[in-house]
Amino acid sequence: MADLLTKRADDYAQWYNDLVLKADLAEHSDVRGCMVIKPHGYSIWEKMQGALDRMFKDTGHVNAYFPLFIPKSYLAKEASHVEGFAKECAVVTHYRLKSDPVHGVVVDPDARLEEELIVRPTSETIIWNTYRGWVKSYRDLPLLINQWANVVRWEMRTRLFLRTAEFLWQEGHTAHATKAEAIEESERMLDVYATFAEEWLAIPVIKGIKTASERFAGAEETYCIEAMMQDGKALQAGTSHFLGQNFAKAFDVVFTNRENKQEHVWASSWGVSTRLMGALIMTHSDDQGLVVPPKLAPVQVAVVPIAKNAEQMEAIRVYFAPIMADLRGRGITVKFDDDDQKKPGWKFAEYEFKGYPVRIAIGPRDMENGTVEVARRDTLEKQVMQTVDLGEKVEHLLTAIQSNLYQKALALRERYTRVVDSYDEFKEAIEEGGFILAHWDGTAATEEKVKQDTKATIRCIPLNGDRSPGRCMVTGAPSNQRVIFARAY
RNA sequence: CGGGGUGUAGCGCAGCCCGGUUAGCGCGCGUCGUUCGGGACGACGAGGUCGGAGGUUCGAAUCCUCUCACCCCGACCA
Repeated sequence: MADLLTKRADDYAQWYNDLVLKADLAEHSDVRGCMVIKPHGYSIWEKMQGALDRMFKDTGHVNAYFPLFIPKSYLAKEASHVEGFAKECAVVTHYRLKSDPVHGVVVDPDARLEEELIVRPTSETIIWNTYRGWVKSYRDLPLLINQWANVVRWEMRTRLFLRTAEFLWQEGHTAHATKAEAIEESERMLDVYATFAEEWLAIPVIKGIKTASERFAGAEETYCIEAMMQDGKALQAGTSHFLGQNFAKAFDVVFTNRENKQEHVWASSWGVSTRLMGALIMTHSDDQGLVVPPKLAPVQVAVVPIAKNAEQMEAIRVYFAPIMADLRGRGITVKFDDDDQKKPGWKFAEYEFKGYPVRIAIGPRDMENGTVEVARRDTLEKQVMQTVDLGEKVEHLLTAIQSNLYQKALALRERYTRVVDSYDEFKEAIEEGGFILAHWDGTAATEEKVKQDTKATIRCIPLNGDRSPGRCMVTGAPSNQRVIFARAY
């Protein structure tokens, strides 16, 4: 059993691809680079959305929705922004088809758009163009808006969840009266992401600032949370940007301040995407299949009755009914799998593969003994438990699994984080993967040289890192603090 | 956009080099029966434009030309 899946040690990338497909999370569509997110995968995404949305609301944000299409001219209004996205935009040029005897339908050449439309790669431009009409006075600020949407970036090479041409995300776009407030907002949302990653995804993250070369096109400062996958590679799990007045200036968004003076507003934007699904999968899953933290599991407890016939099935249902009610009363999601077409062994393997956090098996022996068999997905341990107080025990078990997954991920990150001081040492260390803390002279040239030499990039300048100064490992020039180098997704 | 690879049943593959008549195998699927505490077994059965278009040939999954799609590795990117 379980040779359905490539082993992580044999081929990590292949393991990931196999897992996404075989655990029914997503599949490739007929459209190149675009995926179909299947119910099991989408259900996890919905849980993420739910938790994040509550956190956004709790920090004063509201949701809205802006158009999928952006007039081409808008994109051009902010110079570095257009430069950042121009190479990967899908463009709508026509608005009509006509039937054709040979090809079925063809684009109607008479239906060319006056101004071509860009399928949004991100929505700053259309949103700031709209905000112009909404902001007149400091009394209209701050504007704290989020949208859940799809965006399109025409990527050369795609991977399910990690990089697809179309993906789902949320993008927050806020407007503020002062620079300090906008920066505070960027930092607040970075904290929200970090909390979400650690408490829900059970992924430890490092909060940091991107270097100029990794910065969002159009931002003054880009903040990020960086996570480490099981193969030691880094994955950016969320970003938050302080946009300064760049978009306000480009779209002429001004307000009257308390001194009755006209001023451009200050902005932030922040987002996380379905890429988090990739992060979740690569952080916790194993050679037996998917592992999902209880807080995000579509169903937390799978109950497998072991029955020879319909009467036994019914007896088990009755036996388990009060426990089921207790579990549900505690807010635990439970599936009682009474499908008589599948054997128990098949179900065990299936629930394991799909990452159900807890599985409870009940057979005739259990009914005699007043027990059930409880298996936890994270450690694959099984134990027989008395049904007395089972609801409470399962509740604790789910909490324990959530916390164990986080601790395991944290332990892995710590094991693969190293401090180096010389470039030779660095080159050796980077081959083994993981995060490398090293001094950097702050120049793009050095960063680029390291990238050319080793394929590693600066993932971030950590916000909470060791601030002791030193000398750049490459040039020997003075450095304020160590930064994180890694190979990244 | 460069390099490599793959397209044959829902999925995974064999057959192709060396052309030959009803195109196979495993899994899955359907019916029936026996099973049911870690992916059960038997019997019977359904399911195919061999990616597409041209060509060579008496005859093409197989040979030739063109083409499309996808996957993997690089460059680019969340």
